[in-house]
Amino acid sequence: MIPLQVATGSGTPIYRQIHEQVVRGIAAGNLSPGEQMPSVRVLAERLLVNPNTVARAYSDLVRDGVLESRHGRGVFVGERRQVFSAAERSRRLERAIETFLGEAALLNLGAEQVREAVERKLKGWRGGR
Amino acid sequence: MIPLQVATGSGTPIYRQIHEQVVRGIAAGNLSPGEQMPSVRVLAERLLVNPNTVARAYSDLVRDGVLESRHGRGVFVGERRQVFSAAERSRRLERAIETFLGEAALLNLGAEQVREAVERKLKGWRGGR
Amino acid sequence: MIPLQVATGSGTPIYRQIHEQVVRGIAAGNLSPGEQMPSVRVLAERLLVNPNTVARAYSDLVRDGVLESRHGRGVFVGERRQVFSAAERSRRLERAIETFLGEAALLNLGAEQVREAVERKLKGWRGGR
Amino acid sequence: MIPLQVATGSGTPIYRQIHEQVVRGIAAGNLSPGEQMPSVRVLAERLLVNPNTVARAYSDLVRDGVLESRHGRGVFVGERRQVFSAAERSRRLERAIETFLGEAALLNLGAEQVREAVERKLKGWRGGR
DNA sequence: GTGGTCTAGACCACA
DNA sequence: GTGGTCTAGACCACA
Repeated sequence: MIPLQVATGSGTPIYRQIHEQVVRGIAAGNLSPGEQMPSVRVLAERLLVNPNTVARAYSDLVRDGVLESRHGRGVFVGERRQVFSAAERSRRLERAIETFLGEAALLNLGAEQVREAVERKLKGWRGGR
Repeated sequence: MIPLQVATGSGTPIYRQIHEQVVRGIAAGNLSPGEQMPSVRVLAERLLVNPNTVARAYSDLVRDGVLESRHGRGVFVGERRQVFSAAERSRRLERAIETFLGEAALLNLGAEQVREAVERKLKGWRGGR
Repeated sequence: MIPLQVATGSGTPIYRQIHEQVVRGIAAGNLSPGEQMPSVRVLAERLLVNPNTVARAYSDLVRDGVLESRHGRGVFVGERRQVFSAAERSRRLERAIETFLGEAALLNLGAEQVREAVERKLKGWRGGR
Repeated sequence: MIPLQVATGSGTPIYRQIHEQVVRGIAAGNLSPGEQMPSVRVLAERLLVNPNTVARAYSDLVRDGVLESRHGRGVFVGERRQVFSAAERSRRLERAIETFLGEAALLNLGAEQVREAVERKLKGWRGGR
């Protein structure tokens, strides 16, 4: 079980906020493989968003190998699985770091401050879902 | 003067690429406070992009206090100053790290791999202006 | 340029028909890397389907590394790229073959007939886009 | 009598797994023409699935001429006969191959790899009934 | 003009 | 009841 929440008008699309939170929920150990997710309709009601938006997030998560959908039964947390090739992973990682460091530069941070901030967040981090 | 360039199809919107490069140009000393920026039209031609796109970047930079617009005269590099409040800075940093680590989790990366990748990128990185 | 067409009520969702035809169009050499795709609205009109449906197909193709979207400019055929891990590829291939052979069994075909039919289709096949 | 089993979460709908296994059971001689099938309720209990699901599979099998329903008596294995017309068979085969090769193209596989994979699966394959 | 997101609402497929 | 697809239509982001 995971306390999902969504901020409308935050710039990040709602369906991606859901996506991100599910991934992080798993990384943090709040969601375990095999666990059932709230149904599309239930989550939509809870978050006060349109069911289509939740369905979109779920369907993306299924494509990314994070969730599994069993028609008529529900959506479940999947087993860990390596979906992307090494090349694709490094490509996406590069892009993510660049975006991150771009923001850090904008915030006027130095390398040492970036290190510290990352280190702080990495404590308790269970990546490699 | 700064040799701006733009990569179409890089995923990052062009107006934000311009934004970032101006910020970094100032940090690197290639652009000095008080210096005049090329006009929207000139820069658009040089970069082979739509003038609207340059205008958007400039207007964001003015809003962020990085550039200053003097009516009828042109756009100039502003005096260095801290743009964001401390609270705002830490809020944005948090969000940036979380987005970044979310992608890392999706890619099944462990903490050590994240550290290494960040470290690699930080070498030679010119942080905040 | 590729003569896409869509059969409503064929059992296969429209957005996946589009997806499949684009992939095959590339495999067949009718679509080349860098080439611009018809815009979402134009294709929707041509196929007499809702723009959302085309957008869904395009967005899936982008996620699969087949197309690239440049905001405000259009959608383009991407460079070949290995998106999925070896494990994921064999997983998906297994599933695809099983589905295929299941249908063949239903049609009362023997192994030799399957071989012949596949062989016939493989002539002129430029897989490995 | 046939040892049916069902894999939830395999992607293939349960009612079609049942459908396929009955067809294969007849092909393999584990089910003989005239033989009585377990009732919907009994089979549903044995497979731990919803009775609706079994009913759906049976009704499709009856429609395809594989099973015969005798009111008040039960469901029986039909006499072997060719269900699909030649045209229908070749149409369905075409579509099945195209779907299969479409996935192979997406996975960047060449003709040789496709051949090998099909060959591997064909070993020990029991084709049409 | 081009793509992206979201909603409301209908209808289907599956269990 | 659960997920999946599609439409109509609005509005935003980007060039």
